[in-house]
Amino acid sequence: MARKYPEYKQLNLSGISQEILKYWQDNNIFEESISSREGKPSFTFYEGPPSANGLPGIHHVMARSIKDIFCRFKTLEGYQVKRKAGWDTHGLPVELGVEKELGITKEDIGKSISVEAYNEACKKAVMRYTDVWNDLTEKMGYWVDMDDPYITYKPKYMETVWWLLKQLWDKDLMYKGYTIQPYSPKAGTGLSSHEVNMPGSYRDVTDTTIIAQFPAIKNEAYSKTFGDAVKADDKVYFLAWTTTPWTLPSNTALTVGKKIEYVMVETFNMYTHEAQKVVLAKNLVGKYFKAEQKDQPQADYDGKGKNIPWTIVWEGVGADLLELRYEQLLPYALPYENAENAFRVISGDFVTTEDGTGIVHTAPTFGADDAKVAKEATPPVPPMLVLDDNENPVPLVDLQGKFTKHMGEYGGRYVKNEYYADGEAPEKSVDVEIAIKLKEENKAFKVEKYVHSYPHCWRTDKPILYYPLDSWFINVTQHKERLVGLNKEINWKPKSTGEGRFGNWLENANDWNLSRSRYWGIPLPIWSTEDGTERKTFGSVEELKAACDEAIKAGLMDSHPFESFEPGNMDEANYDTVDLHRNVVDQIVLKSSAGEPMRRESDLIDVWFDSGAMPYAQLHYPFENKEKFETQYPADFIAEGVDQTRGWFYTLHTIAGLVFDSVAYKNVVSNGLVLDKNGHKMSKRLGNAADPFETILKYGADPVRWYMITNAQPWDNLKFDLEGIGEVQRKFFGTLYNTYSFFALYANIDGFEWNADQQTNVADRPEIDRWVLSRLQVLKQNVMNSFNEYEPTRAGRAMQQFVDEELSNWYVRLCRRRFWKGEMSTDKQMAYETLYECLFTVSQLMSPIAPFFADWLYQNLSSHLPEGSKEKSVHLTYLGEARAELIDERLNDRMKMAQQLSSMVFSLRKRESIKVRQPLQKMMVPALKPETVELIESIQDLVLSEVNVKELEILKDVSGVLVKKVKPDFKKLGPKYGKLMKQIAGAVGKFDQNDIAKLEEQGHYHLTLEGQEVELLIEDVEVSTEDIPGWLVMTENGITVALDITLSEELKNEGIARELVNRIQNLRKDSGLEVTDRIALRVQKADGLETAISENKGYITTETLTETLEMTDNLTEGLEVSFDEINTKIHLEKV
RNA sequence: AGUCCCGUAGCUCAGCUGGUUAGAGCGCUACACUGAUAAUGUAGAGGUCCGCAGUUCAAGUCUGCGCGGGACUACCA
Repeated sequence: MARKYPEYKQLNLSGISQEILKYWQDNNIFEESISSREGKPSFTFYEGPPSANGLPGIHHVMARSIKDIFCRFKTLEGYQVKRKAGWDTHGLPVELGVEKELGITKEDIGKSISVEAYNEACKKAVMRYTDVWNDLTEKMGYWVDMDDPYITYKPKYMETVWWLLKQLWDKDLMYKGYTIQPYSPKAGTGLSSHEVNMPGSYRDVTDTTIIAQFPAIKNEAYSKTFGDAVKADDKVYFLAWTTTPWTLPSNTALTVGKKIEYVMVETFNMYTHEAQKVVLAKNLVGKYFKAEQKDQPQADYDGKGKNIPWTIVWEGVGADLLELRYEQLLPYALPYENAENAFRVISGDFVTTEDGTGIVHTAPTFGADDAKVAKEATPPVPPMLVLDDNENPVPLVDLQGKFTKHMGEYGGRYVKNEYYADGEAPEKSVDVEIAIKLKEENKAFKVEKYVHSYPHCWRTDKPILYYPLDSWFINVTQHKERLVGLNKEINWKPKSTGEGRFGNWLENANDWNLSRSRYWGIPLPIWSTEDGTERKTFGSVEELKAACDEAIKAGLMDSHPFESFEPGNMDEANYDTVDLHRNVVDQIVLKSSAGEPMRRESDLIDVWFDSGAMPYAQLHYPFENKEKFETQYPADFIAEGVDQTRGWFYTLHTIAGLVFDSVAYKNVVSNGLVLDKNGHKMSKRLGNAADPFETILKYGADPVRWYMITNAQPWDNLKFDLEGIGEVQRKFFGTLYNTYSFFALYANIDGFEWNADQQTNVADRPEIDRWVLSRLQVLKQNVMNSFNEYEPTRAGRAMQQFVDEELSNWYVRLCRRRFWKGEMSTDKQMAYETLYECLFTVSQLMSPIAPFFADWLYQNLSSHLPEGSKEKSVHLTYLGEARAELIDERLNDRMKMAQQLSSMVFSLRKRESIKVRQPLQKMMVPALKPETVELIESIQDLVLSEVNVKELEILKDVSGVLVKKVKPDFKKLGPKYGKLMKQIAGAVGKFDQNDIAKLEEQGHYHLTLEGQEVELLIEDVEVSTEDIPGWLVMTENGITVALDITLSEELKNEGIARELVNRIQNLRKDSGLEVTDRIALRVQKADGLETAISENKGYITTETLTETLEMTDNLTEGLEVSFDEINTKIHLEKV
C-alpha cells in the first residue's frame, strides 16, 4: 500500500529547517508568495536597514521574527506584501573600522590617503558581513527580498536624500548655527543627541573635582552688598564646584540662582590654613562645615588641625550677588573680544543646591547651559575664545582635545588622560595638576574624587567633550505640534511607548543637528560663498550638473565630474557614472550670482537621516516609481527595538511629517531587549551572549522563534533561556509531531485520503469531532484577531494550548480506539477527516511564527493531493475566514463537564488505588437542574470509556439521598443589599438541609438581619450537592461524583484480561511487530487466568490481532509476566 | 529629577469590564498509565498577589503614597 502521509522515526527540527529552506530556495517560494498576490491589496512593510558592518546577534532574531510574522500572516490573508531588504552603509562605525584596519587616524584622510581611496575602503568594508547577515536571514526563516536591497551609498539613494533636504531647504527649515555639542575628539566628530543617548553611553567615572575659590573684587558693588560683614583686609572668595577642572581656564562667569539663599562664612582654608571668607548657598553649608565647630572663636584656631571654626557673617539671596566681579581664576588668556564683560556673577534658572555650592562655574565654550546664560546676560558674557595663527577665534582646547599653545605649560596636553594612546598618558592628568596648582595658590576650597555618570562616545568608548561647533540644523521645533498630532494617528505596540516615551520625546524635541564632520556619508548639498552671504542647495544630480556647466564656463573648474551623466536617464548604467560622495563633490566649485566661487559646506549629514529617508530613497522617489510610491506609502507596519524610539522611529516620523505632512507608518511594534536568563544585558564581554547561528543549528529556527514570541510579550524584555527553547521543542513541537505521526500511521494503514469535495457532513459527526472542530474555529478566530492586533504572543499561546490540551491530550487520546479498531468505517472516516482538518489548519495558523515546521507539516498532509487542490507551500495558501457556523459553545460546556467528571473519577480511583485498567460497574452524578441532566447525558459515553466504568446514573433530585450546599451569588446580591452582604453570606452559610429544602420549595426565603428584611430568591443562590451518604464521593466546583467500587468476579476477570492484553501489546512491540501483524498466541495456564481468558476471549483476540490462542501447561519459551496475583508466561509469533 | 514599563508559587508567565477556594507550564515528591512514548494522567508540597493608606458591601484587579527592578529623557556645574 502506498503511503500517502510520510512517516518519520523521530523529530529533528533543525533538520526540518534545513530541508524546508532548501525546498523554498529550489522552488522560489518566497518570490511566489509575492507574485501570486499580484493585483491583491498591498500591505506595506518597511525594513529598517541593519548595518552589515557588524555581526548579527540573537536579538536580531527576535526583532526579525516579529517583522516576519506579520508579513507572512498578511500574505496568508491574501495581501501582497513586498518587503525590500536594505543596508545602512554610512556612518562612523564603518569609518572607525576602516581607520583601524588601515592604521590611520582622521587627520591622515586627505593627506596620506586620498578621500577617494578612503571612501573606496569604506564601501568595501561596509558590506563585509553581508554574507553572514544573509545567511542568518535565511536560516532563521526571515523572508525579505535580498536580491534587490536598497543600499544607502548608491547614487540613486543619495539623490533622493538630497531631494528631501532640498524640500526642507525650500520650506526654510534648515539653518546654520553654532552650538555647544557633544563632541568626540577621538572620532573627530560631533555626536547627535541620539548617539549620546545610546544605551550604555552614560557610564560612571571617577573624576577629580574641585571647589574653586574665585577671589571677589572689592569694588563699589561689593561694599554695597556685603557692607559691615567684610573688612578691608579680608580675603573673600566665591565657591564654585566643577567636575571638569580643565574648563576652569575657560571660566568667564559665575552663575547663581536669584532666589537661592546665600551666606558668607568666616573660616580658614583647609590646605593653606589662611583666614578667609567664602560665599556659598545657605543650605549647603552643612555639607562642608562641621556643626560642632560653628561659632568657635576664630582666634583659637591653631592653624593646623582639621577642626576649622566657622561663623556666618552675612546672609542674602542670589539677586544680591549679581554683577559682583571676581578675579580670573587661571589667567592664561582673555576672551578676544569684550573681555571687560567677563568674570561677573550672573543668574540662571538651572542652578540648584543639590550638590556643589549653589554657585556654578560657567565656561560658555564648553557647556550648553553655560553658553545660554552667558548669551542672555546683559551685557553678554563673552566666551573664552582666543585667536589662533590665522586670526580665527578658537577655544582653549583644540579639536583633538588638547590645550592650545595659549595654555602655557599645559599647551599641547590632552585635557583628559583617556585621550592618550595606551601607555602614553602622564601620571597626573591636567585635572589633577590644576587641582594642585589651585591648592598651592589658596584657590581650592576642597579637592576630591567623585563618581558620576558621564557620556561616552558610543564608538570610541572615550568620554565626550562639550565643544562649540558650526552645524547645520533642521528646524524641528517649528513643527513640533504637527509632529505630535501625527503621532496620535499611529498605532503603537505597546501603546505606552507611543504615547509616553515617543510622545514626550516629540513634545520636547530639539532641532535636529545634521552635521557630521566625517568623510563616508551623504554630503550636505549646500554650496556657499566664502563669506556665507549666498548659498545654493541642490536636490538632484541634474541641477548640480547644470551648475557645474556654468562653473566650467566661468573657469572656476577644469574638469566636469558628471560629464557623462545623462539627465533623465534612469538606467543603472547612467547612474553608475556618478558618485556623490565627498571625494567628488568637494572638488566642485560653483559660481555665485556675483561670479564668486562657491564651495560646499564641508559637513556630511547624520546617517540617521539616511535611514529615515528610506521610504522615498528605496524607490528613488520622486525621480522614479511615483505610482509605486503612492501605493506603498505610508507603511502599514514597521518593527524595531525600543531603542529605536529616538532613532529610526524618530527620523522616519520627522522626515515624513516635515516634508510630506504625513505619518511614515501606521502600525509600529517596538520590541524590548533580549537579556540573558538572569535578566542581565547580553554582551560579548561578559560571555553571556547567545550565538544566533549555534542556537538555530541546535534547536532549529522554529522553536527559537516560537519561544521568543510566546515566552513574553515582544515589548517586555525577554529573559532568554536555552532551556525554555528545549521546553517549547518538547512540549509544543513534540506534541504536534506526535499527533501528526499518529495520524499518519493509521491513515496510511487505512488508506485514508483527504478529499475536500467529499467530506462527511460535520453535523453528522460524533460529538467529540464537532467539539474539536468548534474549538478549532474558535482558535482560528482568536489567532487571526491577535495577529491583526499585533499581539503575536497571544496568538502563539492560544495555538499551544489548543494543540497540547485540546487536540492531543483530549481529542486524540479519547479517539484512539476509533483509529485502531477494525476496518475502515464511516466513523473512522469522520475521525480522520476531523483530525486532518485540525492539523491542516494548525499548519496554516502557526506558519507565521514557525514557518519551517508549518510548511513541513503542510506538505506531509498535502503532498498526495492532486494538482490544483494544493499549494507548493503553506505560505502560498489563503487562510480565509473562520467558519463561525461550526462554533458551538454548548459543546464546549459539555466537554468541560466531561473533562471534569473524568478527572474526578481518576482522582477517586487513585484514592482507593484502583487502576484504570480495572473496570468498575457504576458511577453516579447528582444533577438538580434539567440542563445539567441533559448535559451529563450527552457526554456519558465519553466519560465512561475514558474512566473505564460501565454505567452512569444521574441522580435527579431525590430528597434525603443527597446532602446539599448553598452559596450566595455575590454578583447578584451585592448590588441589591450592599452593606448587608456580609451578614447575608454568614446567614446563608449556616443554612441546614431543611432551610435549603424550604428555599427550593418556595423559591424564596425570608431573613431578618440587623432589623432589615431580606427576601432571598432562589436565583440569588447556587445550590449544589455535596455528599451521597454511603458512597465514595468527591465534590468539585459544585459537581459531585460517586463511584461504586465493589468488584464482582466478572469485573475482576475483565481487569485481568485487560492486563493480559497490555502485556501482549508490549511484547508485540518489543518483538518489533507492525501494528497490523497478526499473531499466534500461547499462554501458560495459571490460577484464575483461564476463566478470565475464556470470558474475554473475543476482546483479547481482537485487541491483539490474535489468530489462534492456546493455553498450555508448560510453556518453555516466552516471556514471564505477573500482575495482580497472577504469574504466567506468554509467547507469540507472527502468522 | 522627569516619563514609561514591570513586581502574582523555586523559575517563566496568565488573571477580561472589581464578585469570595488566585491559575497554567516547568521544576520537585509520590503513584499510575503507556499499540502517540524525548509523551501522558492523578495527587502532594509550594502564594501576607512588593508595602501602606484610600474608594467599595466586595480589591491581585481601581486611586494615592512609598519600596524594589528595568528602559528612556534631561542634567550632571
